[in-house]
Amino acid sequence: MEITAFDGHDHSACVQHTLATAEARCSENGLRLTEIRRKVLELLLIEHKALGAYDLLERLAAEGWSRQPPVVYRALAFLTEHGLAHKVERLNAYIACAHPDERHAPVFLICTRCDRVAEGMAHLDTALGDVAREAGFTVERAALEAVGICPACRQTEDAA
Amino acid sequence: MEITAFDGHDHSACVQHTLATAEARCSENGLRLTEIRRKVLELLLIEHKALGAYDLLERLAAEGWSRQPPVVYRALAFLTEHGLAHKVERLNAYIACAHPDERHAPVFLICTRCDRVAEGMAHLDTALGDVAREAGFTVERAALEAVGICPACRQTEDAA
DNA sequence: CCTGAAATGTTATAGTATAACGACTAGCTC
DNA sequence: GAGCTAGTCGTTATACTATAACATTTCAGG
Repeated sequence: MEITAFDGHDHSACVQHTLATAEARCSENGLRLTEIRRKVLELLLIEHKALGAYDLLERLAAEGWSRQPPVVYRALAFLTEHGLAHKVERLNAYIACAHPDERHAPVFLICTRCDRVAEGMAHLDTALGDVAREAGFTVERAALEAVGICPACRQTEDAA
Repeated sequence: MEITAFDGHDHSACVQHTLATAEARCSENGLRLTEIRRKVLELLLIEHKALGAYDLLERLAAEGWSRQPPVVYRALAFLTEHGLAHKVERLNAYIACAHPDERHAPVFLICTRCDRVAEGMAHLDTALGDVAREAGFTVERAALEAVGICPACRQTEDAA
């Protein structure tokens, strides 16, 4: 698995590629990636970090959309329902899915210094399987959120 | 590990025992389990499920406390900081810690039918270790939240 | 075209959480 | 025990997050 959020990488290509993938996925599955949904996904991809709903709303308003909350919440509902974005519960914020091609339970590494978020994929069957099985619980979806310090911030801190 | 939330068990004894443990822990560590903090913990233990902050506030008000949000949020901050309770991010709700004696990363099994929540402990070093190590990320705290169906609700559903 | 389902625009409101500040209290030191 | 200090509590106000509800428009399929 690649985790690119804390690395430098060719970002504009990464945005374009993911948007293209999302479009392909939607048309395959009869989903409509409407203008605003696409725009919200693009904003999330460009920022490459978790954004609050009202942050997104500001950016949409700056490009001529209405500033009403449902505008952005509906787009986010679509994107999260279809695995194109995730909500980072801990931050009340939303982030483009970094691995939209694969069914996975997201793992978020949330840096408390710079607020950047990296998304990995966990083998939750392993981590969760025993607990859930013992409880007789049927898991539908799961997410793991870890807070800590990303490599860049750690370096800065160690140097100080 | 025991997961009791979905089982019947001797609840009043479980409440008393956990409260006693919490008191011991606090006095060992020079923490002040004040009246309101103790009361909030007791309410969480008695309900044995995740409660919203404003639910708790209602119950406190019913027993004579002020109905101002900071009253309950401050108690919850204390309890969560010291490992006596957790926030279930997915529900914006709070629950007494089921394993206050052991350092652990909580695993919540959240039933979408009955809203009950069971807390287990995961070996997150295993689940998270590879992901975090690969990213160079230093984990401070982590929690896993899984939504699905608890055994009781599953039975009801299968029968139908 | 027509139609039904989905998506959008808009108003209003519900639900969750914290900032800020003054008053009080507990525990410490002298 | 007087005074100091850090922590706690009471209160007001406000910020932040999210959804209900309903009218209108758009779109794909018949």
